[in-house]
Amino acid sequence: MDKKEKEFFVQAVYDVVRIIPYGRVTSYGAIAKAIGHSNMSRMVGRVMSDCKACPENIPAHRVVNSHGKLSGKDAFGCAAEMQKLLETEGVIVVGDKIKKFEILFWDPLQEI
DNA sequence: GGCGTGACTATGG
DNA sequence: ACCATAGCCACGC
Repeated sequence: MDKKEKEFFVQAVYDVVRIIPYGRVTSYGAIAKAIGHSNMSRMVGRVMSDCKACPENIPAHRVVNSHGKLSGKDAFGCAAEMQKLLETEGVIVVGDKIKKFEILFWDPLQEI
């Protein structure tokens, strides 16, 4: 069991999420791919839910699935919290989905 | 080690 | 646009 590998993965996820620009969003799969694990999209989601203590420096609300849907909003304590945070940043959300997702999408690979 | 579950993704009807 | 399938991997029982 390589705990270090697991920790490295987790830290890599945090590092990427932390550099997501204000008012922009990305997907679990994009993050997974950016850190060299294109098939670990589910793990990225797991990492986010595990970070319950979600420090403010980790804007997990800017991470949605490939369809621009807020699949993890229920993990923010209050279901409306995630959407609220996004709208505060100017991101329009309707029916749990982000409007202009293709425009607001931010690809980590472009920064790395 | 099997089995179900999940903040996932891609594809096809 | 919605639902079903299949592939994916880690975690808990």
